Amino acid sequence: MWSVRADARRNRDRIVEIARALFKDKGFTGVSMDEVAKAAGVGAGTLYRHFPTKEALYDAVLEAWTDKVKAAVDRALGLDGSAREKLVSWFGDYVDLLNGHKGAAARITLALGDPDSPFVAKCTRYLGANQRVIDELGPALRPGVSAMEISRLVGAVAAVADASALGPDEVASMLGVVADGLVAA
Amino acid sequence: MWSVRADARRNRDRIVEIARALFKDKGFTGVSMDEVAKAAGVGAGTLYRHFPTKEALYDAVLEAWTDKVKAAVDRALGLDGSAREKLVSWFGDYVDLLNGHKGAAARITLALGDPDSPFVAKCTRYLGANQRVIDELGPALRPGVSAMEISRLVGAVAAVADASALGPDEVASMLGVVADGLVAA
DNA sequence: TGCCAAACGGAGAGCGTCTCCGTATAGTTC
DNA sequence: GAACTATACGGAGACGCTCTCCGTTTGGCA
Repeated sequence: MWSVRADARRNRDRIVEIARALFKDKGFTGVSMDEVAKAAGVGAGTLYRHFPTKEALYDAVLEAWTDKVKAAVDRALGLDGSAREKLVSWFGDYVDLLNGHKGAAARITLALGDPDSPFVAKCTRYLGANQRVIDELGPALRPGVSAMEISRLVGAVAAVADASALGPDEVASMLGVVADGLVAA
Repeated sequence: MWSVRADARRNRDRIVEIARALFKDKGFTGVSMDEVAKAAGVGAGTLYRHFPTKEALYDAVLEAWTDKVKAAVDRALGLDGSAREKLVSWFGDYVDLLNGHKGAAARITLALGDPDSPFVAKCTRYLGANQRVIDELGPALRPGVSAMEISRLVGAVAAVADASALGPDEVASMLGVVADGLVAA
């Protein structure tokens, strides 16, 4: 036997699909693994066979997210406008992408320096996106700024916005402060 | 007797003292209530009689903190220097004040908009401190900025710095970005 | 000294993540 | 199509957490 058994593949797919809906609805901490298992019609053992931890499951749920991050940074960098406008657009998109996934922003941001986190792939993608921003906007940005620093700053804003359920205006204003700070000489 | 029974008072004091040491050492999530109870030599019921939730206990542990916040903002505003320098000094002190209390920054920052949080007193004090900054530095700051916004931005940086165990240089750099953004026209 | 409200201790309820292991089955082999 | 085996399944339950309930003890006053 060579590939994965058919029932296993079917179960895995269904678990991810169901879990995505539940997490989106209630947030990471608002959903229990038992709940996911029951909703997906599998036993706890099966769930944990596919995803060794709850965070690993969440990582799978956020799979599509990485592509969207790439698209957002592409779009922002392609805009006609100042460096500040590009930053604000990209940051805003990033926060929006995590909107509706309660708890995701904090988890990804806190995983930024941790090579053992289940979210490494997401972190790498996110850091890479900000590195591209630095590469393209370089001279317009504060000298010496790093992708890690930008990622942490914007991630921190996203996490607070998420946890405190801030409105778009409040988020935009905070991102404006960060963007201004990043383009300041 | 009029007020609290002597044994109750004694127990309360000992619990807070022991809990402070434990939380400082292992962080909020790293200490269980059972552990606090055992270390303080009381039963779980006694512990919960004095502090109805774990967060209420944490609030009591961070009691002295509020005075230090006030002192820090006083000191920073009294400095000779630019608005930016005053901001950086105050923000740095704020982050330092939460240093060593793993988990405190995130909890206080996320409680900023929540009137039911056990940390309301701390939030009020912190917001008040940033309001004083706005009152004194007013014209030098970005127009329309609010104490809530500053509190959230700096709190977000503090939370990430705490959770990712960032070094002083990394924190200073991030706070510099925020300060620049806040003084930008 | 006796009384009783106040405070105490700790068993255990309830909920969470995650593990273990006996059972069922997909897919191969003859 | 029947037998066989590696793979996957289900769910009881271990373990740890916050917090509650209630029978027992005790501080402080009459």
